[in-house]
Amino acid sequence: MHQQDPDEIPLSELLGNSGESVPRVVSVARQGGFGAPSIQVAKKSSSAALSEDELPLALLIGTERKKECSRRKGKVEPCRKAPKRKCERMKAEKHRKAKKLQATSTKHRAEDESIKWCSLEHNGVLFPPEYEPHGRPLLYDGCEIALPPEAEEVATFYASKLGTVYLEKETFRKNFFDDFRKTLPVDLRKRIVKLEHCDFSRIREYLDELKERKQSMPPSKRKELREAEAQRVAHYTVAIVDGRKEKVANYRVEPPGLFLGRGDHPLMGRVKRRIFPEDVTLNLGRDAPIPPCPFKGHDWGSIVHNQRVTWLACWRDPISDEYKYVWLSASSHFKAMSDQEKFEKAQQLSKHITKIRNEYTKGLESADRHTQQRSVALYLIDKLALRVGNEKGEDEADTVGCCSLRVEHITLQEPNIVQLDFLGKDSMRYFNRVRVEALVFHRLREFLKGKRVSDNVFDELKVEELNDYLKSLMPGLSAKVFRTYNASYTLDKLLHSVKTPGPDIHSRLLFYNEANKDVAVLCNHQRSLPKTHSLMLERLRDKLEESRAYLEALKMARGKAQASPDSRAQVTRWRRPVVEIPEDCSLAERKRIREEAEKRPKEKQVVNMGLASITRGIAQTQEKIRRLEADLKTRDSLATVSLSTSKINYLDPRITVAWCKRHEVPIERIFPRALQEKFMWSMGVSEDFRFPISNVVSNDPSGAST
DNA sequence: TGATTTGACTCAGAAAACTAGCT
DNA sequence: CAGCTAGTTTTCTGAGTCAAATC
Repeated sequence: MHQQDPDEIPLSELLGNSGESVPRVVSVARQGGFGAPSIQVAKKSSSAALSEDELPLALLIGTERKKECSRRKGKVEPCRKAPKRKCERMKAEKHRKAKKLQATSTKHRAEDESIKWCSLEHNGVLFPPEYEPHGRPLLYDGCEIALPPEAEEVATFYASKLGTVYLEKETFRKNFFDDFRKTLPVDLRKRIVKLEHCDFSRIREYLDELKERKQSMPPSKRKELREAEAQRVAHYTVAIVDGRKEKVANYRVEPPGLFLGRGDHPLMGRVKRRIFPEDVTLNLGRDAPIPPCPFKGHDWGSIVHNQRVTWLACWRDPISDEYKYVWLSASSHFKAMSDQEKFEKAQQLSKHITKIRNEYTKGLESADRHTQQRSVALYLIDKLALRVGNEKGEDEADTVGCCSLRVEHITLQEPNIVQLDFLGKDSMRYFNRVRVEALVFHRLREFLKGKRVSDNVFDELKVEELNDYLKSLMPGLSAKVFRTYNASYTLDKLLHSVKTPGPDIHSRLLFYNEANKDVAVLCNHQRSLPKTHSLMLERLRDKLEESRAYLEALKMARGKAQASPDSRAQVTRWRRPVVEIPEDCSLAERKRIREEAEKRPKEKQVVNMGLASITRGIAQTQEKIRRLEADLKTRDSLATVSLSTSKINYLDPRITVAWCKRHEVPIERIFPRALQEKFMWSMGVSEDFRFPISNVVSNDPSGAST
């Protein structure tokens, strides 16, 4: 579908929260009749108008009849406000792509278009509550300005971001202010022209008050509210698929707000408008009752019965204009099946991997530039677990993957070291220096020759071509299978590298996490440093220091005690003085006092101890020191690594389950409840399970980094 | 294009760590 | 002085969220 130029959107539509200004479906025609599927073709609001060939596939599949009825009604509305350039560009693009799709991927589609369910029942989606105006003014040049509800809501979105890094970004502020002004009535729009003159602090105060009120709520009251909320939403949390009761993952419609985005996103700060029932398409069984629309005077955008997909509802994201879907949870049958297929495919790859590696190694020698590029790209994908790197649009952050690498991202260092430095998915930095095959190095040097920094390294390679090629090597193979394969292969190998991974559960878990960490590093799964990380490390070091000093003092005292007639001796210990915190001060105040206290000098304490106590103290302190040292080490090395992503997406759970069985580690120590449910299908695996290992010895991805 | 998977970040609540008071 | 308990604070975990990839 087209994306409207924001300037073309009437402001009432941009926001559309309060009832009056929303364009809505006037009536919903229910066709049907004798044995016919009941199909609704809703009249769309202008912003959602679809010409027939723009209808989502979902609306067209297997429904000759539907075409008929929409034609009969002649209700295909043209775009009321034809959004120019963008609309046309996107249409042309779509035609091109649609043709291509038809030509190239019939097989893929045939597989994709299998029937996924026979009966499907659910209760629709849960909308966020209506906006409730608070009446706090905006200050403009110091003057109070009462905003109408739509504008107030947007101003409040902004106020909630005060003090975050978003506001330091020019793009964010500009996008916000442009959209904000569109919500203002004409007179105010004339007056409010500079963001720098806007003061949102009164609104912020209101938000802080709300927060404070919420936080000071007694736990009992909190619990009560939580339970009431659970009851309110219970209706939406389950669906019935082919008679099975399944959990719905994201039954909540995304609330309006400011679009944040990741990295340097050109649309950050834009207002993400509210979604209404008219925007939403529900997918239901033909016999399933249609859930009543929760808003009076509104109705669902459309109802479809598409058995070839697994989503329950969809709408278009107002920012990207892409579809958002409501899915079943990860523990559902659908998801479990595709998860199993995914790991099945990865195991398949291990049977072909030798052949494939030989293939692309041979390809490096080819005289054909295209084959060379394809081979080098595949080498990097396989060896470094890079993502394939599709093309990106102008309205997205500038991030890259393998095929979209530019000259500026690669530095070559004789004789054979390649340095990669680029922003990947989610604008996460990928930085790695690796030793590569001589020929790969040579080819890369050729690819870079004579190009500008902003040129593509793989200028003669398209992602589709690479994937088509992979399909020819093994059915269903695509670039991401290499990530799954290499991640699982690595974990399996590491977990089998040691017979007895530790005397107790604690050390075995440490061992597992270490292996998990290697995979996470391979996949470049990062997390941001927790705010207090350095402070925490400092405290740990301080404690370590203190314990070491205490140990020395104890040892010295032991000698003295042994020599003394009464077997006693003085032990000196340095500690920070205990602070008194007044009972009736606020949380913030307490925190401040605590922080103050940490700066105070340590005080000397002298205790008279018996020999037995001293000896015990020594053992305890030594143990404590060991613990602190280990802690310090793991925390530091795990600080910026995220283990969960690979656990959830890349590691065949059977590897973990088998390891747990072999080493008597309860599975819940590694898989939290949700993951246990997601991976239920893997729990029965035998303890001898191996993730198939290829007979190729070279190219071990876990050893790729230098 | 549309469907589906992957990914980092947030925040609430749980768990761990710490402290004071008592025996 | 050690050990226990209860209360408090700090840290960690993980479920939820929604953006951003793939194919």
